[in-house]
Amino acid sequence: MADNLTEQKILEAATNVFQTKGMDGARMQEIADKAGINKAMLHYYYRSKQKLFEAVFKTAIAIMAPKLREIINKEEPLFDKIRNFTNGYISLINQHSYLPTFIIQELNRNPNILKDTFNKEFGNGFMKMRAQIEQMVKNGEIRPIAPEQLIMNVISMSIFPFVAKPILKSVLQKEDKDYQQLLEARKTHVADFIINAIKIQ
Amino acid sequence: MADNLTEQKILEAATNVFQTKGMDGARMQEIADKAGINKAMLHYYYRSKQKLFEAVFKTAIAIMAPKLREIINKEEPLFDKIRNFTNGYISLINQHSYLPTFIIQELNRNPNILKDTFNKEFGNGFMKMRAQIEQMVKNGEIRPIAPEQLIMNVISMSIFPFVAKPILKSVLQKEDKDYQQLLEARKTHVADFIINAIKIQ
DNA sequence: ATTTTATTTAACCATTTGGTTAACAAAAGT
DNA sequence: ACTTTTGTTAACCAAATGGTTAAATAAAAT
Repeated sequence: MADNLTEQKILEAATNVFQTKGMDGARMQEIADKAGINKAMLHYYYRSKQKLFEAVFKTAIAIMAPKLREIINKEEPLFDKIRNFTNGYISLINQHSYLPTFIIQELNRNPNILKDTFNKEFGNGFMKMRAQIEQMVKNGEIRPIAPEQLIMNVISMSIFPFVAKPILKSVLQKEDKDYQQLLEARKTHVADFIINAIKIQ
Repeated sequence: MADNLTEQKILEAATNVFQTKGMDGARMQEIADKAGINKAMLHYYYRSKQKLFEAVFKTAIAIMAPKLREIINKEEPLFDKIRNFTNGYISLINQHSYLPTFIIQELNRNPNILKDTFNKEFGNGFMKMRAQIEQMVKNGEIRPIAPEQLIMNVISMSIFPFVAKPILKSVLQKEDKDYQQLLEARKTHVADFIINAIKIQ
């Protein structure tokens, strides 16, 4: 029964267009063209641009959030956690390179979309991870550091190079291929860097 | 002679609207309303939305670029350079909190706008800074590190927390005021963190 | 086979949007 | 005083855009 092939093609095309152009820059006609169908079909399956956008956005979150939750929640030594995060997340983003910019852009456009979702998704895991870091500081296992700052550092160094690719490529004078190699190397570099920063010698 | 008060009001309003909504989300009518003038004046002074946008974008770059150039070019010890960058840049962005997201968003929309400008602006300074880092590694003054990765780390940790504010606020469960304090603390935290990561004990 | 339901299309519609115009007002030259 | 230039406005326009509709076609159900 045609197994919703059209609906699927629409979502693919919409993902492509929304992620590269954002909600405001996206055009329903372009999505229809890319899906190879009539514009009316978009509304038949998704009712409105807003609804279609939400479907795309939810999918985007569904790709990015689980890995973050998994790593943040897993019971394991902090250094392993850091290595798993940088390696896992940089790999993930490499496969979906438009996602971080898209999510950040849309979240800045409307900061409320996910407030509650995020709080519930990560609130708990974050608390545990904060306790873990505080405990290690107290035990003298790592240098004194505010858990929030450490977490910010991990996330920033993992994600920013994707978001600011055009700027960093210019500042560092790299072509696409070289920049790609730098990103690849970051899977381990970032973790090493962080661990060097916090470990007691 | 009326000293272009209107033109000035237009640019202010345009800056406000473009920086919060981006090129695609901005509306000429909203800019006119915010400037308290007739929409036709926008075209009288700036000819088109594109031209007005370019004026705003150039101003944005003019705010962000000089400090980066100054720091990157100044002849001083690496650790001072790092401290000056994180402190100076985080302060600067705090006064223009919409700028990084705006610039990144628009640069991703059209990566070519600044390619050459950036190359010429920073190419030279980057080369020198790279040499400086390589020399220190060779002399055993800091741990081995690829200069590109170090520079990426500095920039990422300084700027990303502004760009991803909505996400990080949720992940870290902070309200605006607390988040603002975290950012403030980063002026010194980021530099300390980096220096700990690379200095030989 | 026939009725009903789901899918698809082309044409259409109302609104929004960037941009223009013609007329008017205020300064500036002369 | 008057002519020209500059600044400003309201009304207007064409194109683009999200969304609708009515009719046609295909698939399922009876």
